[in-house]
Amino acid sequence: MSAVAQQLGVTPMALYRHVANKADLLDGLVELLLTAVPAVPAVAAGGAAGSDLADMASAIRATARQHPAVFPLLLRRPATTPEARRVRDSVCDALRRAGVPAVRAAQVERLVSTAVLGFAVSEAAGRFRDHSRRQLDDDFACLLGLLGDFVESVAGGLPN
Amino acid sequence: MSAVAQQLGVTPMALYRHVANKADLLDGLVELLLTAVPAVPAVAAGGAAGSDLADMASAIRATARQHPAVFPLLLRRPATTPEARRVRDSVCDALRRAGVPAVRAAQVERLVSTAVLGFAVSEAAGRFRDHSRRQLDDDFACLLGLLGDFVESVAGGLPN
DNA sequence: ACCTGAACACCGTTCAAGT
DNA sequence: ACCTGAACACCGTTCAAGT
Repeated sequence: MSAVAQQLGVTPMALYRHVANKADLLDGLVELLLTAVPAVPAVAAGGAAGSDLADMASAIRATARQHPAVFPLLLRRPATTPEARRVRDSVCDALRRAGVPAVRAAQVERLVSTAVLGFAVSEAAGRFRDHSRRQLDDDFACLLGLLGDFVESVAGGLPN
Repeated sequence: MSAVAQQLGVTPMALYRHVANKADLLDGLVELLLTAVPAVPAVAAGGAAGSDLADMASAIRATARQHPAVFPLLLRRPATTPEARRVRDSVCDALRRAGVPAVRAAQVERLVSTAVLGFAVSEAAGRFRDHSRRQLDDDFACLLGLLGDFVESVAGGLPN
């Protein structure tokens, strides 16, 4: 609170007019963070679901790199806020378009999102600080590959 | 520091005889946490590598559930401490025994560990608080399955 | 060797008071 | 409506002083 207030050229107490408390302010930051994840066309022009998912995953990772201090908070709350639900529903839509049966979409979304978040948070939080950027890019590509294979296997390999 | 001191019936300043500072104390807690991950026989009696990995993953998850406040710290530091290296090397050993080429073992370890950690931390930190225990058990089993398939695919499907 | 008291610089938060 | 001063209860940490 003190740091934010100072950045605004104001006393800490002034903030309590605009946010309820520190947790509320952090919630707002997280909500803002999720804004960076691109909306995905709910009824896309066939077949590009895989690349939609990869785009969202890359956006998540880029956001983590840009805001390493706030990003790890994403692991602490379920998708209850509007932006969080929007992102989750986008992923579910893309999965269904990729051929994942509707009954399994929610679970597959949880597993895929958790894997991507786990990587992004690890990177942001410093667990990979001893590795080169090239190595991490390679790891991330490999992760997207294995998740793609998983989605395909759940989709049964059927074309749409 | 205050809470720990109170638990010990001592003033906070007394702790500075035994730990350098708060970060040092937390490092010690994390080290203790990793103790709960079972050692894996480095030269096991053939073929059981998959179940060794599943055992370690389950132990990690159980530890996360038992110590939700400390566990998320595992995402913040690379495997530089003795226990962290021991766990990482155990996973690498099991992967090689499962047929993963030695050159790829480190990367596969990173991806597999990150996925398991991501799930365990999410659960510990409360991201899945709206889901039933049964649902989470099912999700975790599914995660182990997809990671097993991934390891197999890297191993080339060859028997050892 | 181990612990304590006093002190310091910092937090988040409240509430009455200002404009 | 929005901001501030003063105050409160809390942190982690230091250092000289105790035993």
